[in-house]
Amino acid sequence: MAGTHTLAETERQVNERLAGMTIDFKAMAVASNLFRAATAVRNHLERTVLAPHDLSWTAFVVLWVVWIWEPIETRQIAEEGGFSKATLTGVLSTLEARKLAIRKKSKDDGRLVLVELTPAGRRLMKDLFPEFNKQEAHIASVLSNSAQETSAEALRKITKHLEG
Amino acid sequence: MAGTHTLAETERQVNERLAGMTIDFKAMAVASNLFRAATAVRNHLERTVLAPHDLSWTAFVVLWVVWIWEPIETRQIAEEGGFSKATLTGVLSTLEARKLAIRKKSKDDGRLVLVELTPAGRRLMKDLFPEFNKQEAHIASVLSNSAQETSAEALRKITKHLEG
DNA sequence: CAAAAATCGTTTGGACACTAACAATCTTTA
DNA sequence: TAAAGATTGTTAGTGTCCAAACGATTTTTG
Repeated sequence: MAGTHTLAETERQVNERLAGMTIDFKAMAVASNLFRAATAVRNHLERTVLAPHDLSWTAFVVLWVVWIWEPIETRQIAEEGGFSKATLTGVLSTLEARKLAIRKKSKDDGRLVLVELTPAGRRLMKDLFPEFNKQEAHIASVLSNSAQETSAEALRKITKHLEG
Repeated sequence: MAGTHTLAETERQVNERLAGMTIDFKAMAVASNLFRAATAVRNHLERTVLAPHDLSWTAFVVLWVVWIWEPIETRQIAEEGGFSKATLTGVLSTLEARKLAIRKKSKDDGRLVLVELTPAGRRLMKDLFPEFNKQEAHIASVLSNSAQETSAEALRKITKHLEG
């Protein structure tokens, strides 16, 4: 929502449409700014860091999770990354075709598939993640150090509240 | 990213992978919590408010923008809603088929299309938006009143910084 | 005033991600 | 220990969204 109207304009207009009804504008601002910021940040990271390496957002998340926790079971990747098993299957096949990751059957449990990065995948992440984090730092730099902590904590609270 | 690992565990593990490199964990926490919160909030609103009315997220945003600003040009809807013109075309056709919105050709400029809600569309939004805002309030209620303002402002800063 | 450029909404083709159904494998139950 | 149930990753089918190309219209330019 990269709107052209200011929040104040929107508020006035909303009030006109909802004459008499009570609206929590503070909560509305939290939600609306949350979505705008998330979209803007994701677009920025995709454009500056991921696109040059021809990686989709989800592909990067998979690489990241595997890089940190390898060898890791596919179901754990999906949970950690926040997407479905079905989505993971496709992304993983792509990464395997690009020789950045490999599947291995578990010896203990024939249903499970373990995933590791290839040496090339590890090299990529060792370059890519510092770049990624550099942009994260650039983004967060508009906030003071303590504001960064406060914001992260507030967002964490919201997530925890909704996910139990 | 609804991970099963704590942030501290991830930090330790990341440090192992990046021995010697400097990582801004504070910025990383801001970004990561931002995405988790946005996803969680959107999922919650879709499930509790939108799904019962068989509306997609984008369809709701379109209804909302048109409701506030009607009559409004399609290009403005797309910009205000933060999605492409192509996406809007499809969603708008769906909404028109459901008789919630209508397209009208501009008299001043033959290229432009103006959009309005039907009476049924307005009735729907008058019910739907208070429901939606009620859930927004529920979500924001984990934060104090001043924390809501602080968070909204921090998120707004981030967006503005990235979008210029 | 005509031709070139710009801008509009739509169409097309493709990427991505989800749910539901499935076969393979392991665990529980009786 | 054999049958029923649960769990795994994959496949099939669907919906959503976007960038690029396109016809239609308006604006600008020479």
